[in-house]
Amino acid sequence: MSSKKILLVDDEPSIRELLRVALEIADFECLEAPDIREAQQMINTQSPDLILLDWMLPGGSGIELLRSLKKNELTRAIPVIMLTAKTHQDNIVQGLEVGADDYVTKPFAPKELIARIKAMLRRAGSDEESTEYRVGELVVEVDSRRVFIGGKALKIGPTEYKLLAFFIANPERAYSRAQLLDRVWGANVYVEERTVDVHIRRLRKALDVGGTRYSDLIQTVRGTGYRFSSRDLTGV
Amino acid sequence: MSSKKILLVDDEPSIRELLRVALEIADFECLEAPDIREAQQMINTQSPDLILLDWMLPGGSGIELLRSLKKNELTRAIPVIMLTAKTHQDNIVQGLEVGADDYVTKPFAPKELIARIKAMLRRAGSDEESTEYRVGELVVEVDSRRVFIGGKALKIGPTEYKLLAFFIANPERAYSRAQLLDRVWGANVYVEERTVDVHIRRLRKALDVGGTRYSDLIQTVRGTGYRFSSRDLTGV
DNA sequence: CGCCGCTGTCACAGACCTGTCATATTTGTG
DNA sequence: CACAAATATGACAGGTCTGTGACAGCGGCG
Repeated sequence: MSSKKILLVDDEPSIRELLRVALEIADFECLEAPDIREAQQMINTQSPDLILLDWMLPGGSGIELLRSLKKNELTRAIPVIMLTAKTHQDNIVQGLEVGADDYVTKPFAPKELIARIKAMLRRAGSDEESTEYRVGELVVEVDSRRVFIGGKALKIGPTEYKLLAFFIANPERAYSRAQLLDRVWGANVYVEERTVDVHIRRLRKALDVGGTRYSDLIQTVRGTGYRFSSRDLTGV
Repeated sequence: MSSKKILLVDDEPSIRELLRVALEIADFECLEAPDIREAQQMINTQSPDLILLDWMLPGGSGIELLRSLKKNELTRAIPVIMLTAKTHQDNIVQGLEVGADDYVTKPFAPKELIARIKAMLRRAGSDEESTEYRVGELVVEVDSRRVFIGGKALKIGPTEYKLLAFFIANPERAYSRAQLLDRVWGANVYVEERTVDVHIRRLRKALDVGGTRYSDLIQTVRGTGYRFSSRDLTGV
């Protein structure tokens, strides 16, 4: 699960610090902005997945930012959680009216905030595609996260599944180990390149059930990396 | 679309009158209650599709009714729109926290209210059609909210029932814990993800009565979540 | 008020994965 | 054919993820 980007808009460095730590512990990527101008810029360039917006900001209250976000087609869908003092409940109502998706009153428990962020992201990111790839008897069902050969489900681990799913979606093309690490393992992972070999082997082994030779689909490209190809499925 | 039943809870006869007219023009069926007690009774006997709840009520503020509604399994799903005075915005926050789905401040335009009601119903009423699902001997009866295996009713808790009902209605597909929390527990719930595991276990246990192995329908998808599948029910 | 059924959390144990190494094999070259 | 480089394999120790049993809190109901 790739970590989500949270934009934190607050002018108090200490609060940002606190929140950043909490967010990072919860495995979110954290962007920060002390004022509206920088926030706007961050939003344009980084496209965060969710925004934590303090209500009391110098140089324009958060409501302005919120309003402009909700007015813009591109940014409207980004969930916004307001941070507000308990004593200014009017703001909450105002904020919700302008389009904030949720709010948290200060002081707040980091745990609660994290929970609400997760709940928010849960709702926002629930649109998925329904897909299924097939090569001969080999079927990769993305929805159910399963792989079949001849109707029989394969026993296959998470990494091997991701690897296969990537390959079958991007066939007939050689990928270097570095590219595979990047696209299958994800960015910012520090893993030995040779590890790819090992997972390739595991995937091949998984594809070799009962005489079928679907492991031949995974081809070694010497000096380069690997390739998934269904072209030469002739003389099996 | 058959006309929906709206329950109107307000102690002011004149306001009820006003609203009733507006609602009837919009082709809603209108139930009325002047206080909480009658409202509660109406809810039990008439099962309205939506509730308009005035905040200021004699004999108990609306928040009590709201809280008890949201606590009850049977009534939780009924959307509630609060009616509140502009000057008591604190109530709005409080109300939303307890579980109101929307609010309208007095004075309000009937037209706006109707629009919000429609929006609310649209969101709420998009589920539940089929009355019964079955997989082998396993039968989930949505109407009666019961589960049978081989004609014998299962003892199963509310959460486990909802979980099973969701799964059987959305089979052959892997769901993350977050997605399950969202679709089974509801959007505004902040619960640990691992709690899903515990309820999965309880559901599995409930499905294992007298030698049957229907718990196999609930499959673990390591690194992802869970899946309901009747596909590999071969060697049972 | 006390009993009971449900829930959400924990802590712990066990099952299952992963990333690396060291060691074979294979492939390409001169 | 011998050698060097690149890959395939088998084994492993350390982690991660899931399954479970236990438990305290909350309401509902006699």
